[in-house]
Amino acid sequence: MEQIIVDKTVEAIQLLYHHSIDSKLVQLQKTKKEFVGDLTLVVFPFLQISKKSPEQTATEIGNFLVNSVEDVENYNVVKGFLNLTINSNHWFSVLNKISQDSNFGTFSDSGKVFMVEYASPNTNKPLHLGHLRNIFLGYSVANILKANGHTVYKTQVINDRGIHICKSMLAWQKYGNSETPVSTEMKGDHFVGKYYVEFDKAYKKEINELVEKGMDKETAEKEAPIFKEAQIMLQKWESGDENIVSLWKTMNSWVYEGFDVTYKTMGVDFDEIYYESDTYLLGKNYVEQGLKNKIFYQKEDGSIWCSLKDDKMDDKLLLRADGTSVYITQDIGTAIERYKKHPSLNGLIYTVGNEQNHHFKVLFTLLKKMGYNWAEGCYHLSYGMIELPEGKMKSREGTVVDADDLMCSIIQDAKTSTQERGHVENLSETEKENLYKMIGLSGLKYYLLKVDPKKGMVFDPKESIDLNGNTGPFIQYTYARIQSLLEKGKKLNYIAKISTVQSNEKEINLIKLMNEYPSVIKEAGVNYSPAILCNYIFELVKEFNNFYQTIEILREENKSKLEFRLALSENVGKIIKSGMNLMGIEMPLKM
RNA sequence: GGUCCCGUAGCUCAGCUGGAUAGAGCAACUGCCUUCUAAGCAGUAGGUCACAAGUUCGAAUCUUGUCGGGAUCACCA
Repeated sequence: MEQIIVDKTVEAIQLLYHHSIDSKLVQLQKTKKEFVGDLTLVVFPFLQISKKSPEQTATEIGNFLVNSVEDVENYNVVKGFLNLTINSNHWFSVLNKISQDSNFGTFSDSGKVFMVEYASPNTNKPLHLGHLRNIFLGYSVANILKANGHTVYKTQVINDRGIHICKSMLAWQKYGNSETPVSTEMKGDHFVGKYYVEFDKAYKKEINELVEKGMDKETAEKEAPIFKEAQIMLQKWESGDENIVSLWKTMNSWVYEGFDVTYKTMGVDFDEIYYESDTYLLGKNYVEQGLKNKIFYQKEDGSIWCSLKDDKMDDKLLLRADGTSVYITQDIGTAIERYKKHPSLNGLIYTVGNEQNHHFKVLFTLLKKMGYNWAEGCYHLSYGMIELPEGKMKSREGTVVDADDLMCSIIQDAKTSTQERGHVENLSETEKENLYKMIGLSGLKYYLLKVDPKKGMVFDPKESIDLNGNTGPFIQYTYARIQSLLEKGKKLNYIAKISTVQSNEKEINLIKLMNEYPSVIKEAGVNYSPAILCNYIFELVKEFNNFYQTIEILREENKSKLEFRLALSENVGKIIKSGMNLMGIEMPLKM
């Protein structure tokens, strides 16, 4: 429809003012609520061509469109705005098309392939609130890309080696008394995290003791015996020491068991998992190759660098003087590895916090310098940090909001408020538990996804997440109402059916909104932004609630109207569910 | 200091490829359940869109500068 009007407007300008214009000049937008009409054409850009007043130009174009486009029924002019009214038959046929398309909103195979990396946990402690935002965001973006017709590989990188895990290992060796997650009845990741904290306590104590003996703090941090021990452990791990490797495997396996539980509660999954222990040596060869090709340079001490002067950044170290790699060396290696494994990849998306903006800018620049054209397709999906009211989360100060605890408490909140309302008494216990989980998680996920990813956000753990207003449960509630309507309709032997009926404005508004769904999916995909989808669904749901509360549906006397409204509701429900599912949020039949 | 991001109602956020009188939610206040689920709906109140210039018929939106907040520029990961 929009395209037809744009084309016809170009034609109108040609005929009326003998001027051919680019269709990009034609600005067609939704008519604002306070004016009459469906679509609005902004005529200001044509004034120079028409050499007439805005009103007159708009009137002339309006006349032309009404006469030449069948579904343009009427128009009115306000200043330079030409408001067009579209025939309601057109909207009926739109609804009809939506109702017949079981995958409405999703696009057919684009032939493009993307990889989305959306988790990169360390194995020395449990997941926290920051991980939740990261993972929900990446998971949702992966789904949105799929809906856009792309093939998507979801992947995570596990930072399973390094000094951090050695710290946990060492503390466990020293103070663990051979206890295990089973013997202590602790979740594995929390268990290992406990020893990370133990290490830190002991480490701090040693530092203080050294400082008291007169050592300056910086030296003390390097000289503390337990720290040195951890470093020795890391060296042993790197040389393949059997005992250390075996301990490492055991402790990591505890962590993975814990992560699996958390991921399951979160409702996310991965197609591929990369372990840093497998990949941390990759990249060295490529750097050495780059040195030969004179893309990089070597300093006198033997360290290898890349000059980024042309890109207005400081030079970047790629290999230390002793030949060991730094973080970015690994990232170069893994990126190349991924493209080798999936040569058809069109894009590689890293869902990582904005504190690493610079890192990824450097990484992509390096890859381009090394001649990998696919680096153009690499994208850093950067998201803002979550802060507490008192500032950043600090693991050392114990202010980190734990992912498991948070999910547990919001599910508990959902349980309390669901029970207060008492709509679900006749569900079984399992169904109820499921429902509480569904509601609680929708509150959390929606809360984290509705904000533009790149913006930071403040989270107050003392205030429970709201379940009214612009929230996941509000949307679920609307969905449940629709399902209840449909079920009652069925019992009364009505079927959802679209026919040409006398329609009202609210019904047409709903169809217009539904019609936008595919373009919203597209926009959310292009911008990697579930927030765009959230806003759209919220708008749709608000519009539906307004309709629901003011228009009679099952009480309508005219059967065709009643069945039309059922069909309308059913399709609104379909879109709500589809959109929310893309964000990993499930919809209940009752709540 | 260099680079990047952000600043919209008391709070949390939309709107930003320039378009009509800047919108939601929360909190506050007023109505609405003998009628399809009140986790709802309708309404009232709340704004120098950080500030200042510039471009334009038109700026919250684009440019520049100022102020305020954050991130980063590690032989940490």
